[in-house]
Amino acid sequence: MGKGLTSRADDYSAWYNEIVEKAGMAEHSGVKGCMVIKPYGFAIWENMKEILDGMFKATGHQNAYFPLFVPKSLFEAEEKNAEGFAKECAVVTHYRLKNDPENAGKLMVDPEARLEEELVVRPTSEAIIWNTYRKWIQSHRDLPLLINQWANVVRWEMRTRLFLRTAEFLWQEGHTAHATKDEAIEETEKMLEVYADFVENFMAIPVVKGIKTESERFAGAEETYCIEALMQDGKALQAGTSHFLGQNFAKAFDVKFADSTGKQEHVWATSWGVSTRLMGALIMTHSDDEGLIVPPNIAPLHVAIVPIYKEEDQLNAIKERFQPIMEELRENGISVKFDDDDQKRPGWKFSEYEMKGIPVRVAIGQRDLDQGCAEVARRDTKEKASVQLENLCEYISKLLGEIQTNLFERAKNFRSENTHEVNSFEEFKEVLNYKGGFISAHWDGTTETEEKIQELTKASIRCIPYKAKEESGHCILTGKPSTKRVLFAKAY
RNA sequence: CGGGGCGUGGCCCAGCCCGGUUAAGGCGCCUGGUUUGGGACCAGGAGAUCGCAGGUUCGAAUCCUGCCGCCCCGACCA
Repeated sequence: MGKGLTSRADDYSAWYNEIVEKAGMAEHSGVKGCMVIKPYGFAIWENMKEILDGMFKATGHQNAYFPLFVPKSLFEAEEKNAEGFAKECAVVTHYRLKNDPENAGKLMVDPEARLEEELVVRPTSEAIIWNTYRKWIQSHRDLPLLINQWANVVRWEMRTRLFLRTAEFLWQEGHTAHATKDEAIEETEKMLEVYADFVENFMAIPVVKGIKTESERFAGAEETYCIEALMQDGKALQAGTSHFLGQNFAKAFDVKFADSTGKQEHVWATSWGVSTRLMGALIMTHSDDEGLIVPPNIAPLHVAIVPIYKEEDQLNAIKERFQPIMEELRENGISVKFDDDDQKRPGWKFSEYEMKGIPVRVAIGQRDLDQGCAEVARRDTKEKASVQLENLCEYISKLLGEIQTNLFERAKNFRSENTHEVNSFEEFKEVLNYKGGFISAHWDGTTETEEKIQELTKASIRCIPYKAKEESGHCILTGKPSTKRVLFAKAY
C-alpha cells in the first residue's frame, strides 16, 4: 500500500479512484467494466442494505427473487422500456461450449448449441416481474402487491468507473402493483421519502427531492421522482429514483384484476431503486485528502483502539484495562476493534484507519494508562481529546452522534454554498464554469430548450424540486415565461 | 464505435528507440535482531513461462505480424 493520496485539488478523479482502492473498498477485476467489491467495501454496502431492507419491510414490502435472464420476447413487450435499454443489453445466445478441434486445450462456443430464443441479461426486471405478476394478481384482494428484490443487473456501459458506473452492479428494485392510480402515486412518493430518509439520516448526504423532466425520465415510466446529491467537485449525482409506471406494464403484460364490482381493470404500477452507486456518493460527499470518511450510522467499524507499548506486559495491562470498556461499548451497539497487531507500528495504523474512514480512533500508551485516560481522535475533524477511561464509553457514544450530525451539516453547508440562483444565460455559463454546483434557474418547460442548454453547457436539469418556488420569470435561454425554477448541474 | 495508453516476481515499475553475460530498483513477503506516542531500521533470503501465438536472427523483454486483455479520453448512460 502506497502512502498518501492524490489531493482533490490536484486531480479529483485520481483522488476518487485511489480512495476506492486504498481504503479497500473495490478494485478493477479481470473482467472489462466489472469490479470486485472487497470485504471492507462490501461491509459498508451490507450495512446500507440491512438498514434499507428494514425500512422496506416496515413499509409493508416483502423480498423475492426473480431470474437473471429474460427471454427476448418478454423483454420487448413493453416497448418504451425495451427501447430505452436496448443499446446496453448483454445477450445470451448459446448454452454450451466444446473443445476446439483446431486448438488443443481451448474451448469454443458450440455452434450447435444456439438458443432458440436469446436471453437478455436483466438491465432491470420489470419484464420478468410483470410477466409473473399476471399470474399472481386476479382480484383487488391481491392488491396492493409490494415486492422488493436485491439483485445484480447488467448494463453494457461504454465507459465505467468504480461504483459510479460499472457493467454489473448491485441494487434493490421494488416493484409494486396497486388498484388505483392515486395509490400507486402515493407509493412512488412514499418510497422516495424512504430513500431521502435513509440517505440523509444514515449516509449523512443531503438530497434534493424532485421530479425528472421528460428526457431524464425512466423508459416506460409516466413520472420519475428522484433524490439528487451534490458532490465535492460540484457535480450532481442521482442517489435514488422512484417511478410511477402508470398502467404501461400492466397493459403490456396484461395484468388485470377484478374490482369490487367484478369489473376487470389494469393495475397501476411503481418501481424504485438504489444501487452500489451510493458508495460513490458516500466517498464524494464526505471524504478528504487523508482518505474515506464513513458516517457512524453506516460504518462497519466505529472505534479502532491502538495500543502503544514497549513490553508485552504493557500491552497486557492495556488489554486488561480495555476489556470492560470494550464490553460496555459493544453493549451500546458500538463496534470496536482492539488492534494488537505487533507487525504494524502505531503510526502506520493511524494512517490506515484514517484511510478507511473509521469514525473514532483511540490511542493508549503507558503515559495515558498512568493517568487513567486515553487519546480519542475523531475522523471528521481530526480533533484529538484526552478522555478519562471511566468516561470513555459515554464520551464515544456521544461523539459518534456528533460526527454523524457534523458530517450532514458540513455537506449541507457545502451544498448551500454551491447552489446559485441565476437569471440569465450569461450568468448561467459563468457560474457553471467558475463555481459549478447546483444552478437554480427558469426554464420554459420544453425538451428542445433543455437539450440545447445541455449541448451548450454540458449541464442538465437534475430535477424540478418539490420545493421549487412559485414565481414568475423567464427562461434563461429562450426568455419565454416560466412559473418556477428548476435545478441544473453537470452530473455523474 | 472512434482516439490514445499499457501488459516485465504479489504490487508499482526500469530496461525496448539502438537485439548480446546472471532482467535493475522500490514496496510487499519470509528469517533473525533492534524497535513501537503519526506510514521504523539493520542483516540475510525467497520469488519472473518478460500478456499469448507465430516470424526474423547464431542470439529476442527488445525487431516484425497477428491475437488477447485491461485502463484512459470522446459519443451513450443509474
